[in-house]
Amino acid sequence: MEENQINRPVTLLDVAREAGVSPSTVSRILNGTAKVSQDKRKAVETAIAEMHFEPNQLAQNLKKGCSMTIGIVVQDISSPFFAETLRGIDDGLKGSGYASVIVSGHWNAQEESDRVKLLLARKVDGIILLSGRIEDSAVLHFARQRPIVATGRSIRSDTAIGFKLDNEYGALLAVRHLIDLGHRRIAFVAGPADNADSCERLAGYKRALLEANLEFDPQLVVESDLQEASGLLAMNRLFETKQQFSAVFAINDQTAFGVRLSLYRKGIRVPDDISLIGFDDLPSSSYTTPPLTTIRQPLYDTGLIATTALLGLISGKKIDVTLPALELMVRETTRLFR
Amino acid sequence: MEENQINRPVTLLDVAREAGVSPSTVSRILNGTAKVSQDKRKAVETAIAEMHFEPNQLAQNLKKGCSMTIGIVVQDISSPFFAETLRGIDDGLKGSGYASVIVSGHWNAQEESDRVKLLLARKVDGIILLSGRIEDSAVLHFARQRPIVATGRSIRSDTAIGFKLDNEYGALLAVRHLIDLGHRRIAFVAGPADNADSCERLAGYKRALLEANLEFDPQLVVESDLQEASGLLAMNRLFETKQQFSAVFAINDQTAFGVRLSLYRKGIRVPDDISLIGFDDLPSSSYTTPPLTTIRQPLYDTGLIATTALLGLISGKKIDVTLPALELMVRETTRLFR
DNA sequence: CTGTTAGCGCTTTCAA
DNA sequence: TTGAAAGCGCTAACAG
Repeated sequence: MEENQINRPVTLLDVAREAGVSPSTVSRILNGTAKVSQDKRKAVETAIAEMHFEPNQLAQNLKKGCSMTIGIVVQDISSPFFAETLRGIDDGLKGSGYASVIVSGHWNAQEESDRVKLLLARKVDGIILLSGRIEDSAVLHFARQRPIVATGRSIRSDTAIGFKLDNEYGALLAVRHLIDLGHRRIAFVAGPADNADSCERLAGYKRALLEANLEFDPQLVVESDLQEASGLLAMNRLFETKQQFSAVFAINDQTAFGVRLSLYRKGIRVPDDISLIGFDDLPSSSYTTPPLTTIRQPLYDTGLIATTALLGLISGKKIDVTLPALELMVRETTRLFR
Repeated sequence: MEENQINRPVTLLDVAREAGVSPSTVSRILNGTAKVSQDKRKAVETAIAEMHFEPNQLAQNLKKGCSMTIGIVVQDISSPFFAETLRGIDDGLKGSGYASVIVSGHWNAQEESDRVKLLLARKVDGIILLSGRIEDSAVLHFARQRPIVATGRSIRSDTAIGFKLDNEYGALLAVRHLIDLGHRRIAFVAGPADNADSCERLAGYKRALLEANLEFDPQLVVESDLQEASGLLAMNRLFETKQQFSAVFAINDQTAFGVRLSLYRKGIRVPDDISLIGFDDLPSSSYTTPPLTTIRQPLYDTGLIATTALLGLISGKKIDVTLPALELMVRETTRLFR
């Protein structure tokens, strides 16, 4: 009965002809750009409905010079860490008319930079860069073409906003909590040495130790790659060194899950024998056994706020961003020493 | 020093002028459409490099009538279930020149349909529909505008491919495993009654019971909404009914995590007191304590295969899809009864 | 091998 | 209030 779409798509010109008006009139009605008389309006609206006309966004975009699309660069599309932030972005975009194209940098500076260029070539109207390894200067450079909001960096220009959480403070909170519980020998499962977050959290770990007049023992620090598997392996390595410790601070929740499994495999109870604390507060961290004590990062809010900021930047507003603070979530993997 | 981009973007025409050739020549070099003499090629390439020219994709798209973009409809952008599939899609798209815009239907037929229309208006070249609630007929209808590959449905037309996993068989595998271990009273934490996957898995559960001459007891079936929280609640409700059972089959892994926590809270050991099996095999399921026995769904492969199929459809090929089969992953949450 | 010439479908002056 | 006309930046016949 309908379905002219199956052939040549209906264009604005078709509608104009059908309604007996000029293309400009149809356009005006579509965009509410100018007043149009009642009868013409009616005729056009009828034609649009009958012909199932949908304006071709590609053409609109070319003409208007914007694509109503923003680019998102994540590092790992399947990571729960980014997933929460993406949800925030998704909500932030709701009702804005913008769609998002998500690309993945895979924690590789070169790939990341290529992806950004790709987004730029697609004429996205703005970019959200979640973490990543490219230099701040490169971000600033790209931002001269399109506004960029970045997480995990402190940059600022007319067209770029970066914000980062206070990793050192978060780590301080975590380790302080352990110390308050009476732990003295606290292991730290760190991230890669070249990871900025990891370095800052290590600094927080050290600061907490210092505060409590505890000595920093590099033997208690092992490295992981932020994934479960490597958390498990790191923990195993630590055990091989025969170090004594009563608590573990893991660089992030996923690593903590790996640590947890390593402990389980060895028959070590959590928190009875060893206390464990993570960092991030992933949605699943409330459902581990036992539920994980951790430092809550406002993942969702980060996405939401980044989006608001970017939309602001795009419309040329002056933007201020403030993020909710990091927060200690005491659950059930930590307890008093002894 | 450079940065003419900051002003008006460089166009193909600028390059042509700079290189002293016609725009078509530049276009030909860009697209490799025809042979171009060495000297002109060199001149153009130099100009492109010097001027930092990037072709405007919007214009290319309008001209070519395709957007080099595919649309992905997920139901929940932050769900680990979709995340794995998205990773498969991402890999499937690698090197194809296509980018993807991801939208979320939130398990709501209306919203889903709106999102599809939005993608269509954006002239995506194809759509991947992951699960969802819109009618098959609606999918087929949309597929007349653009090719669609859908998961969780059995549809097929010239421009639409749907494939679904054998949920009943998967559930059969799960429950048979439990029965083989000697369990006789097996609880089933189902999904919403209107969820097709859930109904099919219930059928598999019943079939396994029947095979073993075990009676189906509706009292042993409780409902959840596929999330951790509701798995926990469902389990709590089941305990209130004082039913006896030695094993639980959860509709999916996330629900199983909730069940696991409920059990932990009650001091019930897994698998010593009660065996637990899930469905999906999320990446995190290998890292729960103990690691979850479950039915492995080829999540990543689903994404990869769907993408290959869609790309095939777009290029007008005849496509056949075969998915890896469901598989029982015996880990550590199930053991012999008693 | 290369340039000229029309557009892709829409928006937006500019005049009327 | 409305229409004619001129593009947005690129590609693809069609000649030459």
